[in-house]
Amino acid sequence: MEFRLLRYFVAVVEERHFGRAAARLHMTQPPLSRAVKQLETDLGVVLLHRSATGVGPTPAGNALYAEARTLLEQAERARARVTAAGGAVTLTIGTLADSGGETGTRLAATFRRRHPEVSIRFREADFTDPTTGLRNGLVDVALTRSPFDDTGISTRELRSDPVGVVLRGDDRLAGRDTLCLADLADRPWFQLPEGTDPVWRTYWNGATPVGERPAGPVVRTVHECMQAVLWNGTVGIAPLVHVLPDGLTWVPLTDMPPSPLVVAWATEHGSPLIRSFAHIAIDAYYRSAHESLER
Amino acid sequence: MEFRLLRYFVAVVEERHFGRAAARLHMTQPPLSRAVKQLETDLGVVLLHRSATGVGPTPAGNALYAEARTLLEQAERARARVTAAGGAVTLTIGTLADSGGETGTRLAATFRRRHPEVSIRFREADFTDPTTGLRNGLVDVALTRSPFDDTGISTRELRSDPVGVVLRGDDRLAGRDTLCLADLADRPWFQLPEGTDPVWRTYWNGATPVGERPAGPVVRTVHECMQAVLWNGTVGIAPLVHVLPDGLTWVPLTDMPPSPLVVAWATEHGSPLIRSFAHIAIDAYYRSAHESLER
DNA sequence: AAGCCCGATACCGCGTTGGTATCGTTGCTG
DNA sequence: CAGCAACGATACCAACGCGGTATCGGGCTT
Repeated sequence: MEFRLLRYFVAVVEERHFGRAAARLHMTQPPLSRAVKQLETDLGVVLLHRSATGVGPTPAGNALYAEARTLLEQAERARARVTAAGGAVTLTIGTLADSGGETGTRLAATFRRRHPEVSIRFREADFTDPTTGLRNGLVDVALTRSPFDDTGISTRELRSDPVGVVLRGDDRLAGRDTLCLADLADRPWFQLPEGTDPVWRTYWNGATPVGERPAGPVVRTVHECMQAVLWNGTVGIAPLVHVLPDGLTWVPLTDMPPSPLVVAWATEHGSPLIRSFAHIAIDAYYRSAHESLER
Repeated sequence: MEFRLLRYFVAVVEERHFGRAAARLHMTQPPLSRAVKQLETDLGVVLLHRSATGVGPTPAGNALYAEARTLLEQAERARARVTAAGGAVTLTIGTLADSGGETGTRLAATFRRRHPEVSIRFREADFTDPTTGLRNGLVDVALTRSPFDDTGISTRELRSDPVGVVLRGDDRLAGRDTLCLADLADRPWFQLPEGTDPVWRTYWNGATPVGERPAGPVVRTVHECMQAVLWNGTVGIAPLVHVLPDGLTWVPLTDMPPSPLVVAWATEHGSPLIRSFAHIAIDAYYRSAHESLER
């Protein structure tokens, strides 16, 4: 029973779908199937019941899910305590699903040049937590999206991305330059579960077409949303997408407010290193805006 | 940060010696060195300060040691809860260092033939806990040695092993057929730390030659004791040793009471499976005694 | 009945793990 | 002080495990 397998299992349970879980873990589905089976044989217990529509946890699977969550979190805290005890200087950057993951690595590179002694770690958070762990100290600085409940959190806007939908190339709407929410009223849609940040939730659930509840199944994460696009031919809402698999197109939505990418940190924990990272981030976008002006 | 590395690190810290830790982990020293270094680079912290005489934890190492201990124990409990929730039938056999480990596998083989649906796990306990985890439920049935405080624990004696010392072949005492404790009065000796089962502790510390405190460094575990033999040319006390590396001999001690190998279980948890294992164990020794009579 | 989506399986290349052999360094000892 | 012995580190190697691609079998859907 290794942490790797626990991480995998948690992802599968949360996504209720091997393929989506694999996407979330940045891997493919077959090794994930094998890993879960390995965990099952190791424990001598069936953890998931598989069906053609997806997977669900057995009672033992539910038990392991709870245990694994606490174990993984405790491990993360343990790591933080140990590195602190060792006087190691670490900056943990939280990203939202993979929104900002690409920019995160880019900013981290320049940060590393400026502070070679600091080791950098990434933590990719669920789409249900826009703070990516700022509030409970799992993350020092976050690259996330507004708006969310920012009491006690300082944010600086880096850029503002238009929100659009991802469509298969053969979709009847794929040729359009722009779309509005009403065009998509009959499609499966994604909706955040209860208990998430209310500001955040109303913003994204406000994306539900024509004020109605989603017509299709409720989709919970951006990963899932992306995968819904990839495999169901249905739509997903997403900010500007950088790399898009073949056969997919991205079409902006005219009636969704743009989604700002921000750098955020817990105000009371604002250390020089965090300030430095924030400045690097802002400078990068200031300069890029500047350069784009010069061009 | 995987459980494997945490287990390794804990062993090294407890043994304060890479070689002994490797022996305890049933592996060799170089991969262990590498694994610890891997953990250090992963955390970005120096965990141990190395010297020619051994190793010791840094502050960060101490922090990680505490964290790792709790994480590993929680993982063990989590496993137990999950398998219980899944209705899996598991028998966990505790062994004492590797006393009875070899007999344990032998008995487990026949047990598995009789109960194919039961999955068997081993847990090798520190020499400081003669119950190998019976009291806190980590183990269902133990192969251990008497005497220890057996309130609430049922035991059945399997066989009684003479206690002797392991010597290098070139030791001046290696040729002797028997030895007594006085012959070894000036050697490093092993002694159990405070806090261990008092009955158990007085038994083994009673092995201290001529009633004196040990002349040499205090050695804490059987592994360490065995390794002291292997690498220091000093003596270790040990029950009958089955496989002995080349160049070593085992000489019985005349003035140590024999050490009984017993099968033990928590009386209140005595399930049919545990009884079955105990019977298999007793039968095996009854038959082997019987066969040896016939020969 | 056909098509599709999902998880399972087969197979493969590569990285990691654990092994053996050996080295450099450091205390100890005669 | 020189020799030695013990410790951890390093070099190198074989084998296994992990993640990848390609494909299959089996339920739902239409």
